[in-house]
Parts: sequence; C-alpha cells; structure tokens
Amino acid sequence: MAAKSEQTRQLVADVALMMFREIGFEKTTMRAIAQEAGVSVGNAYYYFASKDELVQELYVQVQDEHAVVAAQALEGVHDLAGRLKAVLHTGIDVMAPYHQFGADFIATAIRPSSPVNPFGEASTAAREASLAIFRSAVEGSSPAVAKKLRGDLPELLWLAYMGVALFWVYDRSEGQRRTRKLIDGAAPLLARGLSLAKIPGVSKVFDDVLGLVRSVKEDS
Amino acid sequence: MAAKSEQTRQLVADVALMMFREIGFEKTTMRAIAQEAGVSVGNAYYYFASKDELVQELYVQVQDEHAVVAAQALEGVHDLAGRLKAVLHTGIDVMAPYHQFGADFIATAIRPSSPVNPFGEASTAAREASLAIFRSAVEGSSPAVAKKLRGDLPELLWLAYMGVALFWVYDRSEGQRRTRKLIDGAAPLLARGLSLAKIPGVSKVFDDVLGLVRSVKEDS
DNA sequence: CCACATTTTTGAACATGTTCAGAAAGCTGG
DNA sequence: CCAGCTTTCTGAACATGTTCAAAAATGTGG
Repeated sequence: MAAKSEQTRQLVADVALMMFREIGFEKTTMRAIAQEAGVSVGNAYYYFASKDELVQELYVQVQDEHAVVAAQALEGVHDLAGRLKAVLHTGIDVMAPYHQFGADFIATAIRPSSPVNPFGEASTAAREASLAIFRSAVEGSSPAVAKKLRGDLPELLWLAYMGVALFWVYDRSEGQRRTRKLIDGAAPLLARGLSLAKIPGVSKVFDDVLGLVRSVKEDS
Repeated sequence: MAAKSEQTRQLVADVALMMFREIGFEKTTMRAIAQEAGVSVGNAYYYFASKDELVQELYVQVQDEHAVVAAQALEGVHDLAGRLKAVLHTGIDVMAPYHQFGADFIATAIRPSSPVNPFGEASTAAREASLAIFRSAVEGSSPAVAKKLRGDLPELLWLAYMGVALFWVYDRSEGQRRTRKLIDGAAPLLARGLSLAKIPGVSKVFDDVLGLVRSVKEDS
C-alpha cells in the first residue's frame, strides 16, 4: 500500500506550506518543518530533494486553484477586458495569502535551475495549465479577438501576467491596492489597443510585433 | 591614512568580482574569496556586510561602464530607434562577461530586501545613472519624441531594459544572439509605434496609458 | 615615548540547506 | 514463518553564509 508513503509526503508538504504562509520562507527551516511534522530532516529530503521543491509544491497548488477560480469568474463575462480582469484578479486572489512570501518565491523561481522556474521543464504542467486559462479567456471573448492575434495572444498575456505578479510582489500598498488598480486600468486599455489592429497604419505595426515575437521565440 | 583600509576593500572586491566572472556565484564562497585575497573571512565581512553587497559592487561597476560606453555609442546617432539600439546593445555588451552569473545575480537582485534590488534604496545612485542614459537617448533624438511622452518615456524604457536584461539571462543561444535580435527588432518597432501617437484614435490610447502609468506610480 | 582609543583583522562558533551510511519497517516468494 | 529485498526513515556530518569576542595594528593626545 502506497498510502502510508503518500501520507508522509502530504504531511511534510502541508506543514511546509502552512509554515511558508505563517512565518515566511527563511524562518521555515527544513529542521523546523521536520520537527513540526514529526519526522526526521532526512525523511523530508526523501520526498523533496530540496527546499525549492517544496516551493514548487506551493506553486502547483496555487496554479491549480487559480484555474478553478478563474473558470468560475469567467462565466457570463464576454468582453475581453472583463475576462482579462477576471483572470488577473483571481490570480492575485489565490496568491494573496502568500504575499509576504512572494519575494522569496520569485527569487527562487527566477533561477533557471530551479524546479519552480515557470519557464523550466519541471513546471511544464503548471505553465500549460496557466496558459490554458488565458487561452480560454481569449477564445471565449466576444467580440472576438482579431484572428491573426488569437494564436499568440494567450502566451503574451501570460507573460504580462508574470509581469503583474512581479509588480504585485513589490506592491506594498494596503491589500496590494495598486496592483488591483493596474489590472483595472490595463485590461480595458489592452482590449481597446487590440481593437485598433483594424486601422491600416496600426495594423502593420501589429504584424511586425507578431513577426518579431515569433522570430525571437523560434530562435534561429 | 585611509589608503590601507581602502586597499583591502578593493582587494576583496576585485577578487570577488573576478571569481564571480570566472567560476560563478555559488562556487565563489566567502571562504574562497578570503583565501584568494589573503585575508580572513571575518575581514571580508568587515568591508562587505554580506555576499550580496559584493554583488552590488559588481552591479554598480557594470552600470558605470554602461554609462560611459553608451554615451560614446550615442554620438552621431540621431533617430530614436538607433539611439535605443545603441543603449540596449551596449548594456548587453557590458554584462556579457557575466552571462553565466546572470541568473544568480537576478535572483539576488529581485529580492526587495537585497541591496542590489534595482528599485531599492541602496541602488538609487546606480538606477539614476541608468535612467539618465535613457533620458539622454530620448532627449537627444531627432525627430523629437512627442512632447507628452517625453517625460515618462525614459522611465518606461528603463523598465523595458530590465525586461531585456531578464530575457538575456535566459537566453541560451550562442552569444545571446536572440537578445540581439530582439533589440534590433524591437527598437525600430517601438520608435515607429510611438510615432503613431499622432493618429487621433491612437492618441487617446496613449493618453490613457500615460494616465494609468502615472496613477499607479503615485500610488494613491 | 607612553597610555589609551580606534580601526582593522582573526578564527572559532553558529544556523541552515543538503548528503549519506546505515537502521528500521514493510513486503514477498518459498 | 522466514530469508532476503525494497522502501522508508534516522541522525550525524558537511559546506556555506554569517556573527562575534577578542587579538593585533594603528592612531592620538600628552
């Protein structure tokens, strides 16, 4: 029965996440986690190869929750601006309990070698899930997004979301009010900006931007 | 005579920077720095309160060099796209020797508590210097940038530069070719995009973007 | 030149992430 | 039920960033 093993793993993860939330990243030492969970330090390492992997656990959990909450918030909202707001606000919502932890999280995540790195391999599943949210936000919107943008837009929005998350980490205003403001302001603006793609002079710029994005993405 | 003291400080800094460049951040242990410099570990800490402060030293040095090289590269270039390219390319140039170190540097820098954090207090001077480069790039360009953009543009470009630096860190292509490509593609595009500010329908969007930037920046 | 104060230097000690050899517990085919 | 194998678990040991009490070197007023 794998249940016992899984139980220990969960116990360690749960204790770790709770402590990250309650007392922050640095004070949550591996020894403290082990003690609180009633296992040895080595045992914690048997399930998680590093402290970073515990952070990864948190990342996955938060992303999962975001997917659920965002899908709910998208119901009945059809305009792109509203849908963007929904996805971004719920994103901030699920991260909220970890705000004080955010800086350490990002410092961990940004390391290419880290399992938590959102661009890295270990996070492929979580990233795909997150991307799917934005894809759904774009595809389900009406009036529809210009066809030529539809393919790349979700990925660009996800990238922008990473930027918003970064902003949020630094946002010391009460309840991260400024981030909320940024979202509320930027979402309609972006939606409006995209609708300009029709204007002849502007359309060319859009094409070039897309071309650049694609060429840089595919290396070559 | 303060010379002896300053000499030790410089020695430690020089050895540290050299080792960062040669063998990377993690392998450059405080003990190794001390040994290589022929001082005790405690002595290194007498001059630098933390390993992070040695990274800060590197940051300042690189920024200083960027200011010099960029000013040179700006001479005789008048169009905004060209000036942007000059500033960005020289930025990458001065960072180049530290590419493998980049990820660790950014992981360090991104922590709000870190002295290296580009938004933080300890980096005010370095940030101002860097901002000044972009201000000069914008102000010295002809045809001139639309007046209403001129004030905020340097700061936004600096922000974009942080983004480019981030991209560069992750860029594993040979000689960071992709980053160069991004710069070459994005600079003219941005310049052209800005020139659209004249078109009535687009102008409004620009105003709103500026309004948002200002309102978020000033908190409230 | 001396006594005292200040600056600089030292190295041992500490906390923390991580590793590892081996113990304990659980499982499996006979 | 047992011998051997695998999984799980333990705690000591290690490397590294950091701290600190005390020593050494330097500077200073008399």
